[in-house]
Amino acid sequence: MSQQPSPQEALIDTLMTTSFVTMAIINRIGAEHDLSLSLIRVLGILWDRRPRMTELAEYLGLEKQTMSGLIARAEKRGLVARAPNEEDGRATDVFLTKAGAELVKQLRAQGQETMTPIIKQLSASDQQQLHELLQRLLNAREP
Amino acid sequence: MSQQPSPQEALIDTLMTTSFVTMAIINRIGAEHDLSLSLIRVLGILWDRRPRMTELAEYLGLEKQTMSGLIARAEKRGLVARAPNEEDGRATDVFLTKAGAELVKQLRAQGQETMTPIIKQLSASDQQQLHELLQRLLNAREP
DNA sequence: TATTATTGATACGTATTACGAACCATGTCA
DNA sequence: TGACATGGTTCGTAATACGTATCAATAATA
Repeated sequence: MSQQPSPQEALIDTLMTTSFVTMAIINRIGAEHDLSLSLIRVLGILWDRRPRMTELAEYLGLEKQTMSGLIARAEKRGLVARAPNEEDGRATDVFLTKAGAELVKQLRAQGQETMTPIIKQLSASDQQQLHELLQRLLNAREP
Repeated sequence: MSQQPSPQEALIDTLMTTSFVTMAIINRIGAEHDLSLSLIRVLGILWDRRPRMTELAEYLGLEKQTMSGLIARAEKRGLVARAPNEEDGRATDVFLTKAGAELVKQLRAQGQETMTPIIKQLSASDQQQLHELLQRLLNAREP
């Protein structure tokens, strides 16, 4: 876009392009199961957590009303369930049902299947290198 | 998720997590300008291209009716414009208006601004390395 | 050439996603 | 106890996305 992007600018452009491509893949897999990106994120989070509604909304950067609808529809489909929180009578815990957990496993397997041929283009040591660099980026993000 | 994910699986997980984080950033910046992720992608594509409606839809993996609505709303906001294609009387070309191009510039600047502190966590040579690895991934994608 | 088929785009109806505003129930604190 | 804060849901509205249907222009074929 600029006539002479700096190496830093070029890296950020590439990161964004990579993300758009990756999200397109995730989106396509989700669409096969009638899942939006938001719902996929929700299911992913619920894999090893049992948050309350507001925590979930904050984590995804959504309003709690949005989460209400999202969870209500997912519950109707039998993917998640709600239960009153033990400690706080106002709060509602959300968690995966067995069917939901099965679906998450399947989604992950499909994602792996789709992405594997792409990352196979890199040697094992390059993969290792890339993994480490990305991991460092992710860790840097939060203080 | 698995007890012992292979290095390949770990890399794919990390790539997906990175993408979700990046998309969250892009989404937030877009929201400040009332832009959906889809519309951001459209504007990005139009930066250096003048496709017809169907090309645009195929590129984004959307149906053409979806593109009609998306472009109609963007046109009403003065970001893009439509013109009949010279060669094919049925086709409609889409392109950025000046205001649209300005917006794309601004979005890119904001993205750079937000991402810079994150990638600054890596040394210049690590950034260079990461850029090259991601670029190779992207190039591998299409035959 | 006339007819049929295909292509490019739009219009309509519907479901999902997302938000703001308003609303209850439960907790907290002065 | 009363005032306020917190956690969730409901309601209304806009954008996004799709399937179906439709219309105009082009291409293909008899």
